[in-house]
This record gives sequence, C-alpha cells and structure tokens, in this order.
Amino acid sequence: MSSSNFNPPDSPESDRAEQSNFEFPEDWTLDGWLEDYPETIITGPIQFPFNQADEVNNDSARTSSLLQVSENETARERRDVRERFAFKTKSEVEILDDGYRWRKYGKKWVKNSPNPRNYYRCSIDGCPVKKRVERDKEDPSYVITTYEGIHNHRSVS
DNA sequence: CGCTTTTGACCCGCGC
DNA sequence: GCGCGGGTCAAAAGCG
Repeated sequence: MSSSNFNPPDSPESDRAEQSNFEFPEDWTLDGWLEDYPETIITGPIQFPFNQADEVNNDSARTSSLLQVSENETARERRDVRERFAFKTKSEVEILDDGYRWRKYGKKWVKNSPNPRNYYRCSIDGCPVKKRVERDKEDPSYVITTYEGIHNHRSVS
C-alpha cells in the first residue's frame, strides 16, 4: 500500500492501524468536486461507514436513497440512483475506512498532477464497485475519492 | 496459504 | 493511421 507516499516517513505499519480507526472528521467540507463528474454532488453529511444511501440530489434537494440492498431491493430500480459520485475531504491518509474492503488494481500518474491516482475494486467477489483515490493537486491536504457502482452485498462481513 | 500490492504492459477511445 | 491519456490486466512479490 502506498498510502505512505504522502505521510511522514515514520512508520508505514502504524499507518494501517490509523486507517482502521480513522474517524471521519466532524468539520469536513464538501467544497470541491471532481471535474470529471460535475453531476455527482453530495451535500452530505455522509458518515462512514455509509451505504451510499445518505446521498442528496443536489438540484432537486431530494434524497436519493441510493443503495438499500440490505433492507429492500427497490433502490436498485430507481431512476435517480447515482452510481458514481465523488467528494474530497481533508485527510492525511488516503484510504478511509468506509466499511468495505478494497483491492488495489492500478495506479496511474495522471497528467497535470504531481500525484498518482489509485484504482481500487471491491474485494467481494462479484461486486462491481470501484473507487479511485487521488490527492487534490491544488491542495494536497485534500483527498478526492470517487465511488462508482453499487454494492451487491452488505458491508464487510 | 490465501489473500493482498506492485508495476509495466496492454487496451481502447478519441483527436489530429 | 497514430499517438496520447487514462483505465485495466496479470504475473510476481509481499505479508499476516
């Protein structure tokens, strides 16, 4: 795991421990979005672990319960399901504990950014969800996380 | 042992 | 076509 890329080079092992105990900051702000997906907007608050269900549709301000596989299957059939959304938050670690297990499958140095972009896939076999994580090139203290897809299972077992 | 990460190669769409 | 940027594969190595 290369989460130590942007961390002080003290101990990469203890980074892991921090990750699992990471608490989403109270004062996190949603003040920027991935240009790639201007339609994907969260007005929060979102609390980890979340189930992609706390999302708010920005223009209509109505809640679009994105994924409720655990309770019912109706969310899957909804038209306003957002299968992709991004947010950025201030964090020292890039891998926030969002309640799922991820397997890294790629890393890319994107142009116009000094920071790499990491690609993750949900570890659950058959689950199509992917996410990518990169540092904000303008403010490296922020981490931009983009989720894509809908989990076909509950959170980590 | 069964997972993970690492990393270059591969692939694909698009603009020229 | 071709090259470029970005997304993914997969083989090997790493780790608990």
